[in-house]
Amino acid sequence: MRITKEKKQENYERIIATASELFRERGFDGVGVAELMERAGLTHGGFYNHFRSKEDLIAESTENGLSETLKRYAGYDVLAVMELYLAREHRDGRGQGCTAAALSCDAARQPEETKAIFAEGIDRLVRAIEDGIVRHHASGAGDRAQAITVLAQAVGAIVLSRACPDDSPLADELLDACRADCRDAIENRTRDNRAAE
Amino acid sequence: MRITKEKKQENYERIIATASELFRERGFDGVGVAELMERAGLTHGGFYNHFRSKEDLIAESTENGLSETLKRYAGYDVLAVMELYLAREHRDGRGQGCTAAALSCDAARQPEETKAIFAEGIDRLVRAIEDGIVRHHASGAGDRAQAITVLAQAVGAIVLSRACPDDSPLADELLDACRADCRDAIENRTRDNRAAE
DNA sequence: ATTATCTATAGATCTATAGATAATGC
DNA sequence: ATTATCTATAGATCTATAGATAATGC
Repeated sequence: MRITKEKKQENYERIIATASELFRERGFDGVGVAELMERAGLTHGGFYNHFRSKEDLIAESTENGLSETLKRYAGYDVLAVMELYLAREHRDGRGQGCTAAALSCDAARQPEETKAIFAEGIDRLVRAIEDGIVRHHASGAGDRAQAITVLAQAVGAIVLSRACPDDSPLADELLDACRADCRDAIENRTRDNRAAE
Repeated sequence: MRITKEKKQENYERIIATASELFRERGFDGVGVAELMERAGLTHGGFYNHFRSKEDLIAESTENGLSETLKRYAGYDVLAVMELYLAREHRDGRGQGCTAAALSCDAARQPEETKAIFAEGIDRLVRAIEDGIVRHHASGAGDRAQAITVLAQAVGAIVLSRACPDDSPLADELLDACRADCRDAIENRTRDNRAAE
């Protein structure tokens, strides 16, 4: 029951998309090839027509996940991005959310090649936030250092918030405090810039 | 070859300490009971004299790891704490470092009881940082919201930095930008406070 | 008598491969 | 003829348990 090239490509993409979501929810070690393929509507053995190993899949699905994450946040005012990012919906929707927040602890334990893909994704996120800061100020130069601190704080807030139980007040407190602080940091920087001009 | 109660307690503590380190390095799913026990100098089967299940061990070793982490950072000026926390040595020594930074992504996938232990540990860390801020300002009231934002940023910086390859300039850039920003935030707050007084 | 450890193993799961099947694409 | 999928399985690993051993602690 051989299929067309187009259909094979579709299957490949479905495997990647399914893996990307399952990995974010359960980690790289929490998902087996058999279950992944079943979820993608294929059989276990077919996996190896698309990937040489699970490690290959991890690298490719991570790249895909980081790209999807970037797409969601690129092109907006930094405060709009942070409003979305530090929301309860994002925290509670791990499988659909930011790949950096869902899998960076796991990425630290992967081979160097996978970490290189991760670093590239983080760098793109930093540049997207830098653009978002410029967009907010409606003025000149970017501030890469501030973009880094905004991203680190947002990722830290989500990661810590997710480690708390469902009904934990601390989980919400983390998001709220960081959302307010980010707003402050961006607005004060605006004021400083205006004062300097 | 039965042993004394004291020796059993020692064995128990060695299992916990070994697990705490291995889990931080490889995640909860990355360490098996057999290897853990071998590293602790005992045999596989003996594990179940100390714990009902691996899940029990995860909960207990997480509690232990968070306590150890807290002990290391409690009682200092917040800037001294952040100097230690956002250091390359801390990033590169996952097994000995902050449990919240090493395992919060993994904790998000654990049962509610384990997450409750994690939340308690995070809350204690927040209060320790709040104390560190008071210590720095050498004055009155704490600022819990600021303590939360400082912790979130620091955890985010370490987690993202660890996801980068060994030679990545971005890995160091993340630590440096966040260290500088933390210093700014604390110092400015000092200035604001003085201006307001 | 109790119990902490050990050996041995059950039973489940995991990654990866071998060989059969059947439709594509030359 | 090639190849994407399928079935079946090898071989490794994982958690957990059963039963034997031998020293403690009553």
